[in-house]
Amino acid sequence: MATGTNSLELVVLGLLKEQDMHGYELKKRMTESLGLIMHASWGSLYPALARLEAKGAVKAVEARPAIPNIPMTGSLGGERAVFRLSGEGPRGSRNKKVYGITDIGSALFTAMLNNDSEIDEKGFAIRLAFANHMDSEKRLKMLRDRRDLILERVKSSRRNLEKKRFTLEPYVELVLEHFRLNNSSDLAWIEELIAKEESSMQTPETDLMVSQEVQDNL
Amino acid sequence: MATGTNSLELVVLGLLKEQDMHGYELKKRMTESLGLIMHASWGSLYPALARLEAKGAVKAVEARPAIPNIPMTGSLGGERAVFRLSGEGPRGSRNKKVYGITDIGSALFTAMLNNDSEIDEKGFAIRLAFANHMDSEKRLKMLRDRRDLILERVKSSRRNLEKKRFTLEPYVELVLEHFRLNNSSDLAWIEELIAKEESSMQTPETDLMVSQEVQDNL
DNA sequence: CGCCGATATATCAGCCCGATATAACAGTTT
DNA sequence: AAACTGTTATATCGGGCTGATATATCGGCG
Repeated sequence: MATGTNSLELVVLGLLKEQDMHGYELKKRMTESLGLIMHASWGSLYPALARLEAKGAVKAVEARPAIPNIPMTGSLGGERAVFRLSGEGPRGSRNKKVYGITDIGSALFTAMLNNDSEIDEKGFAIRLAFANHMDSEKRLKMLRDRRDLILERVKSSRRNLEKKRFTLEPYVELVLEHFRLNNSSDLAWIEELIAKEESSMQTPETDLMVSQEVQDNL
Repeated sequence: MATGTNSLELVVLGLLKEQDMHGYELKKRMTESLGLIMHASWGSLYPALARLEAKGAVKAVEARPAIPNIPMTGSLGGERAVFRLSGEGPRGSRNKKVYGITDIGSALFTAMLNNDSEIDEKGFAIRLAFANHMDSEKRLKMLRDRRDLILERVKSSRRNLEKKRFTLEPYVELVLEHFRLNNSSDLAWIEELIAKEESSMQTPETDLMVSQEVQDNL
């Protein structure tokens, strides 16, 4: 069960690797920096945090108020604090639950990042976004797998449409054409990344590898 | 509840508008013609059909064996048929449940297609794929809404990154750059579609509308 | 002081995905 | 004819995601 890597958990761990944060901050940070790529809803983020906590991958750490937070209104603050902290982990003044990544979490992050079974568009983009935490061998494999998958998808679509035993609605052709272009663009981009990766991986016995590539292309 | 339009139900209705089909055929047809755009799993398709049936949007019609299916092995076929048809709608020889669209379903299809609350990438692509069933006014509105949404998204992302109070992981920038390019490409495509739509909508009093457009752009 | 918007956490129904189970049938092999 | 392999066909389940909603605190502003 749960064969594939959970993208959201991967992102949470990746962000917590940089610094401790609470849920709200995580979402803000996510949409600010990765907003074009992915988007988390409350209904997915908090359960994800709960899951990670249950696994021991993250844990609630002490409150970290951005500004010292000087209410100092006598005993009132204390009362609230007691009420709020009833039987839970440490929280901040505003009932914040600040999470930190554990060693287990770091290990899980690496494992998820290197898990090949991920295939969909979003999962690929997210893994690539954190690809500096992979070694270049894995990175290359991921890129090639993605390239092969897109190629296969496009070929399969073309095959199906050539032996078209049905009439396509006029606008369908329009949309398909655009998606095909997008795929080509993605493909070119990935090929470029592969090339860069290969050239930056040059080792002493480069000649053998190059000749291998040439042979493959004949 | 269920404010947004269910893309899968929309597609099912759209395909059933062309001809009666059973579930397996629907999925095959979907991946064959729309495979680049969307993808349905068994765990979503059959419940969707059940929902549509419950709403009265589709109903099981008589079996429609592609080839007359001549078992004719005496009473055996009859026995199986009796066993299989226990208390259900009409089915074909191989326990097929062939669905047809009803008047309610046709109305629902139109309503879903013209429902503006849809916003995500996939939903847009699918509605556009069936856009020949919309009148050109609605089509135009959908295209413009989509354009505005992408524009807003890109601007928002740029705004967030300019006041970057955080350090981006190196590969994140790479991915973001590509997504920005994709957005530009999508935008150009949509603008093109809008232009085409506008020019093919020319009516007697065109001059007024054109001058309106010009005014807007000043 | 009260109001409002931003901060902060949580839950729920409904839906989707991936996996799995079950079985009839078709074609080929043995 | 039995045994196999692959395709056709329907269905269900756990776990995860979305969009909506509820609740409450806090900072600032008039």
